[in-house]
Amino acid sequence: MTAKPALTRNQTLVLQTLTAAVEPLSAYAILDRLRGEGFRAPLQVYRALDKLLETGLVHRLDSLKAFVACSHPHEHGGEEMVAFAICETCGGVWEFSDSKIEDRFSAWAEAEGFLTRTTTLEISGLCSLCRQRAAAGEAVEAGV
Amino acid sequence: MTAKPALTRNQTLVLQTLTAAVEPLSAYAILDRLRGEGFRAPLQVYRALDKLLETGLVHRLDSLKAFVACSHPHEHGGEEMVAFAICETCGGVWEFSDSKIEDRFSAWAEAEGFLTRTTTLEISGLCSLCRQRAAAGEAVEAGV
DNA sequence: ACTCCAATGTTATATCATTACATCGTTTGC
DNA sequence: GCAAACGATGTAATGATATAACATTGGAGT
Ligand SMILES: [Zn+2]
Ligand SMILES: [Zn+2]
Ligand SMILES: [Zn+2]
Ligand SMILES: [Zn+2]
Repeated sequence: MTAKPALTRNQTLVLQTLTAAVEPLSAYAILDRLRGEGFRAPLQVYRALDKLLETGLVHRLDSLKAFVACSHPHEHGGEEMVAFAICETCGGVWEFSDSKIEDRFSAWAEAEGFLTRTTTLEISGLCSLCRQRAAAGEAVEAGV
Repeated sequence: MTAKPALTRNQTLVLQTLTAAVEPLSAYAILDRLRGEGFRAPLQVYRALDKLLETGLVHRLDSLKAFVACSHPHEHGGEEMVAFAICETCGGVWEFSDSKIEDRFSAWAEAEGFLTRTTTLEISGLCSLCRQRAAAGEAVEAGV
């Protein structure tokens, strides 16, 4: 059985910090938010993140060099691909999993004999809300 | 018209270095290979890379913090999504563009009202050749 | 109590990227 | 021609991200 071991104090604090944040946080941003809890060095954060990344409770957004708490940790203990949409204006992140996207990559990998271990799927742009706000802003500037 | 301006000396050197390399190179690795050409500071590399990334002649692999020359620069002056498969053993990179993958992301974006600006699509694992070699190696270790 | 092992604490260092400012050469307007 | 404007370049310093190395602590198992 060996149910997944409970999180340690440091891991819990880091996960809480990420869960509470609305936007992705860098390791050093996490560190700053945990100084009150006694955190003093980057390694305390990175070590906790290592475990959290291993168990899938946290994801790293390579394009941002930042970390987010998983939106649905219960779901993908498995192996399915996860993708992220990142709003450049508000910093919001939407995590989604699309089996059809995975199928396409699998098809490519199959054809090439490539064995996939990890994937980085991130799209950056403007979320629906920021898009609307941007359009409204332009309209104002244009004197409409 | 304004045909795209010719590359400057620094840009040319950086692009040549990336093209000659078999694996992705970090900015500092590029710098080291160009010291003989008079390069002395990271900024010389980063500035050249900025332009090369803009024009699509070079890509950054976020998951590696490294850069590669584009495999088919003529093709995507346009806007289509590009994906990369990265072998963790030999460092090889395969650049491919799959309209079906793009269609899936577009479908998601359409549904959410998300406006895509840039994408990061990278899969890491073992290429066909390294996979075979790994299998052979295991066989040897097992005494077969 | 003793050993083992994982987590933690601490310092230093490695790696990646940008800011700030000076210089040089070309183009543009006069 | 000349000067302003601009882009590319050179150089130094700094910021931001991540890891190495080593000491210490605190159970779990014997
Ligand atoms: Zn997740
Ligand atoms: Zn937004
Ligand atoms: Zn390309
Ligand atoms: Zn390989």
